[in-house]
Amino acid sequence: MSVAATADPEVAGSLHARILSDISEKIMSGAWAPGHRVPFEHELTEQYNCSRMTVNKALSQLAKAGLIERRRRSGSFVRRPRSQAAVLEIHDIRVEVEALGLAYRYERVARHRRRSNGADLSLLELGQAGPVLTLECRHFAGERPFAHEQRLINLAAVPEAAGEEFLDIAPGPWLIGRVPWSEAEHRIRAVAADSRTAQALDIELGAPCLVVERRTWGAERPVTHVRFTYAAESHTLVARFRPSQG
Amino acid sequence: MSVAATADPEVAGSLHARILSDISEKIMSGAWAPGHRVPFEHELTEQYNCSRMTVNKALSQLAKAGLIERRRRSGSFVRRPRSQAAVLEIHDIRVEVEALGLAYRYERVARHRRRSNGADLSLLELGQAGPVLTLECRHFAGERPFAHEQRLINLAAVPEAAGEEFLDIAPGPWLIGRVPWSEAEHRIRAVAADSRTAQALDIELGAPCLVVERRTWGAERPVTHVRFTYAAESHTLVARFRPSQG
DNA sequence: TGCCTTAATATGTATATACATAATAATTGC
DNA sequence: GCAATTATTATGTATATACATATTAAGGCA
Repeated sequence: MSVAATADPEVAGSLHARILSDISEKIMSGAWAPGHRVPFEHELTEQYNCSRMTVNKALSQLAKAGLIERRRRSGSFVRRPRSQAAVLEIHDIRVEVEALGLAYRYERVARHRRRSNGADLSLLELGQAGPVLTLECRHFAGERPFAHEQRLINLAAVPEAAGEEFLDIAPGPWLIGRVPWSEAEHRIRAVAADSRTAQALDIELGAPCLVVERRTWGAERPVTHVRFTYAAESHTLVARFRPSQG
Repeated sequence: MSVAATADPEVAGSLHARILSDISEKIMSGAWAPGHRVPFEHELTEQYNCSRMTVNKALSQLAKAGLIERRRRSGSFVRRPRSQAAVLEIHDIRVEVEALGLAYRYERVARHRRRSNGADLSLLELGQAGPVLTLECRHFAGERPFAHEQRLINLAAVPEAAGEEFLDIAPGPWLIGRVPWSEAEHRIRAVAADSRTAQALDIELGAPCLVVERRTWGAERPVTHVRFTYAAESHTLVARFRPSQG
């Protein structure tokens, strides 16, 4: 979550929010360099004329956000940032397309229900074989293909998917409606379009493409593996780093 | 920050941490779907046999982490996840190369100090012209070029860079030592290698490459713009989504 | 001067209490 | 039955107090 104070009517002006904001501003502006000792809690209670618990609340939040580190008896110190962690927002493809001011269209290319094989087990990180659904889809921006989707759904985790044709709804939003709080790992790389991809995206064989592979876990088991392929010129991912994130 | 309880000796077993962990587990497992009302604070005080402030502390953290939303008089409700926000960790290239079990080597290709032009103003989002430093570098993994770096440093923000040759130290780690808490925006896409890139990375003209462009801000002004280009087969970015992040 | 013991201190966690406030529910009057 | 008013209630924020505990500083002694 963001620690930076915003014009949020809910917390604007509350004392602990002011303390939190003042201190994070000093850190992020460089006024307090890594290693600098933040004033002791009792010093801050005098400075802000408040209780120790109010100061403690603000400092605890800064610690959780990763800006400071707290050491008993020693005090609180500005941290050196860990590896920069940029937040990459993953949107439903429809949202991405419509943000470009284009009309979105979805097309199911193929759908097969079968038993998982060795490659599937590897993609989904499954321990044992079971029923899976494979889907191949295209997402259009205006008249142009925008993304090629190749997906594997673990039917043990989402049995309902067996009864869904995915003719009119893309699997991504359908799944997020059923497994809303899931974990995911994304792998992002560049590839040269193979013949299948070239045909699906209407680009030249060997053209550069951006590939985002995502594996998703629901309640302790894998739900889906999906590979999105975008033509190089049609997609840029944006990730932002704000140092207040954990 | 992560809300999920870990085997952290610092907080393991503390009551508010247990409450936080229990509730986030129910949400992430799907036991409590979006829209579900979390028990009222007074109900949780009875359930955990503790004070309202302890419960409030845990619920406030869950709210800040984005898992629940709090409404006065109404209660707390499980939220539908916003767009999934995957955390993309950006490491120093040396760390990436060494994680591959390869030897890292850095080479400065070119360095120029000059006044910013129109393209620079655009890249750095500067309002007015000033002195800049341009750098072209290569990063090697073993004997192979791993990344091609083209950088622009705003000397108004980091005047010290004017006195640094960057012969033995890459600009990235040098800058993070001086502007530790900065904000950044990354743009990730696929491109076909142009002649400069092909030569720098020792790949074929037109080969697919992964490009990560990063613009960094220090204290309210831009610090640097950098474009890293990686050969397609040498680099995969990994981003992880854990729903406890804001 | 160095080591051991004791005292002091800053943070960690929790509870009790208080008041504020937004929102919901109940009551009253027409 | 509906609107206005009042009461109730759940969260928001803060303070006071207490005890726990890890770490640092001070003192004594050999």
